[in-house]
Amino acid sequence: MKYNVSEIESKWQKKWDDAGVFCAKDGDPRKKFYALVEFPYPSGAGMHVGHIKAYSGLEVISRKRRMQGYNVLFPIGFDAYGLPTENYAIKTGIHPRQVTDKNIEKFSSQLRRVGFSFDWNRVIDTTQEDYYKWTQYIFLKLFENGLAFRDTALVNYCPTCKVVLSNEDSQGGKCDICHSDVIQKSKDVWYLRITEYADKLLQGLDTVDYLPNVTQQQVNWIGKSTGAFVNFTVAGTEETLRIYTTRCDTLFGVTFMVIAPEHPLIDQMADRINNMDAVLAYRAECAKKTEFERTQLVKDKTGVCLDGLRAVNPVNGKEIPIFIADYVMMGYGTGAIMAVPAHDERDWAFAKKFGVDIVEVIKGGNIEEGAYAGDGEMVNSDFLNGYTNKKDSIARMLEYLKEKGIGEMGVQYKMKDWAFNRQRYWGEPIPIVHCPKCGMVPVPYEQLPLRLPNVTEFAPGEGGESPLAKIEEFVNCECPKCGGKARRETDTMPQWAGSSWYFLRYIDPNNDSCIADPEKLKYWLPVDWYNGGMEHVTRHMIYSRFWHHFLYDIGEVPTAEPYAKRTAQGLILGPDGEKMSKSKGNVVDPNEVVDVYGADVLRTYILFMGDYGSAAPWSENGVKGCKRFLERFADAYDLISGKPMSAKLESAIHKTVKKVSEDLEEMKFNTAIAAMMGLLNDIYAEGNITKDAYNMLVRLLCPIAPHLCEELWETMGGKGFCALAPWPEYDEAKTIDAEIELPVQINGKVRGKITVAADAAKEDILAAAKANAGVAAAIEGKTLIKEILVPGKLISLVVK
RNA sequence: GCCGGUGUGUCGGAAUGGCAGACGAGGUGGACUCAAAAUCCUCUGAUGGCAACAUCGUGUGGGUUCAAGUCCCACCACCGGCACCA
Repeated sequence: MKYNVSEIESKWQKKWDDAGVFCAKDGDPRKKFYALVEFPYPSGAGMHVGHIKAYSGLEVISRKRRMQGYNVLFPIGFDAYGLPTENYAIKTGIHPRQVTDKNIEKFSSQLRRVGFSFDWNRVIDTTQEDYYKWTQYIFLKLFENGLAFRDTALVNYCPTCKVVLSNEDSQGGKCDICHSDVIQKSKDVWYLRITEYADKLLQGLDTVDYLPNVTQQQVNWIGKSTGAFVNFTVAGTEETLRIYTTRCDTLFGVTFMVIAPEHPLIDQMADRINNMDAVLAYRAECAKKTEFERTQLVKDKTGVCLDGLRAVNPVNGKEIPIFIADYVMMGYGTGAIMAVPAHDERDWAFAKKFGVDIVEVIKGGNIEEGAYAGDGEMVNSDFLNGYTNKKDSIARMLEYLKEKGIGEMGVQYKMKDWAFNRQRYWGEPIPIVHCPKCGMVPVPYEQLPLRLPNVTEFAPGEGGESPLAKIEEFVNCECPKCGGKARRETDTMPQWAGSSWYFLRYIDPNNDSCIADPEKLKYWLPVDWYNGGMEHVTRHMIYSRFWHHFLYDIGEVPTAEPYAKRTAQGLILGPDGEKMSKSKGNVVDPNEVVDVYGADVLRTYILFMGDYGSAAPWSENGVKGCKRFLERFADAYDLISGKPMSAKLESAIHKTVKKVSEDLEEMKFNTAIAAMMGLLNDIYAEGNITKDAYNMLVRLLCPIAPHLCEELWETMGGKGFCALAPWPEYDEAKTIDAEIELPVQINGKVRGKITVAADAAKEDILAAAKANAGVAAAIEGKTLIKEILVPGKLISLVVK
């Protein structure tokens, strides 16, 4: 049967839409299934084949679930605040609102053309007032609970985009948006205290089913380390110098201390430091370096000794020198370390360069040649001497520190608090008022949303202030608390704010009185399966888990974790095997593929091109192969006859239903499609298929090529939509062949093949094997040592 | 440096310890055609052989096993994450 591909595709898209086939029903008694894909940023460039791949995985699973009788929520929306739209506005003068609306319209029509089974009644747009009202609401809750605060600190700043960036947004020392080098700048900024949730985010990972590398990346990013805080004193003063260490058992090997160039001790003790000029010069030198440079210059250690200051080692009372050096960071631990050159590479290199003593406290290495970081017997360590196990010696030292009141166990995280404001226009206004009398005052809840005012100038100010700062009517306001004159916060939230809770809004997108109805949240949460890109694992995924844990703690949501399961798709590379980019000219436009081949072919190819989780290059010929497959599949309709099929083909059909059903669950779409292709070859070889069997196959292929399957379903007289027809069931008994072919190995090499009944007795099989001509020749005149029969697999004979 | 992953034809890629290379692409030869495209059929890991067949073959070197792409040990290469993190 021949079909005009594009004709049937728009026809079925309209019918699905009209009938509301993909609308989720709140509170339905059927089992629920919430499938979530990362909603797109509606860029001007339009859809990318990567979007199609990202959505196709759960698209297939969602369609399968509907056929299995689930009440499926598979929503889509737009994460529309962000810099690209704003930069476009600065360049063209067109308002971001207009640009956003246009892009959303474009994306929507492109997504519909692919036939995704999204519930279009629940579309959200993070830039709409009725959405960002609740983003602001959550911010106020965070503020109320002390998790949103302002602080002056060194921040990552992108001089090109003129914005402060979070740690997550400046990975590798590069701005996430424009890729220029990020510099460190002291600025008064908003933070969200995500570090408060570090442990919950870590522990929560044990309760969810994430891809192992997703979990691993989050664990790395959170970077928990367990150690001890130890208080050293500055000789001749009451001043303590607190350090963090993971090896407090090496305290007797401490021969000097190092503090970060920014450490406050320097200013506190300025009058005691004799070489303050050199110290300040060094500090200025360090300030010039970007954090990236500072963390890259690993080889050569630099630093300055604080002349006039000495520290006292609390375990042995020895006086030791204090240095400042940029290999110690103010942002980790306490900004100060105890240096154990014998057992730490960096300390060793520093000690060698500055001629400081090296004292061995763990036997096993040669401390003249390098630091020894391995295990060994403790020496020169008073009460720790003789310990050989790191765990025991640390435990003993912790006990001692506690007893003497000079230190205690402590935990550190690499993750830092989330720098949460942007000096930009196109974002959610931060609902805070600065009152000269009352300080920072939250905008009352009933005044939300705090609307983003209309402006005509989108560029940030030269001083790095938001364009909102120029809007007098916006800035000048009354203090909600005292009624006096006050000024509004003019910074906006970062692009990650709206996406940190969007999956909650899908559940109840039009609710005007709360984030979402608690009953509905209870019904739909958690998200059963979330698929997205690996690039979001240490940003969006961490942020949204943090918000969700917080919302759980204040009773707004019924689960601690938002996502029960997380998978990730691999990239689609250009035909040249390189990452797609405009500059390389290797970008494939999904619209053109739909124009030429149709949506079903595009979907099938994207799922067939390789392992779903791995990167794979685009191949136009591969697309054609999938086109052939779908055409041949449709043509096979003409092979339907009243004649029964061979037992072999019938068995192959049941095996395929089984394999496809299983493979789809594991996102092994490529092998599922391959199995159907193989079966189709078998059907053509036989030249015959029954109507019932073909009907089963139409349903089996439906999640992948839904338009074609609806058309075939209709042609066959199927009731309703194929998309809601029952998922095909296989008969386990029919997946078992009556006769099987077994290879016979002699000393590990295949020498013959025999065909036996599947239920044949062991003796009969072995007899048949030995009777095989090839086998008989190979064992002629030799002694049989061993016979192995692996049922259903092979026969292995060992001869001498 | 630490942690994780991967390594298989010409290419994308398949293989609960059990016939390596499923499926697709590409190539080969043929059919149809004036011709091309499309479609259909044949062959397609390497080497030797007219052939049946034999030998070799999953990054390298060892090992376990009747049997190893798969398990173990050592190494090499590439990819990803973290990183002067104390």
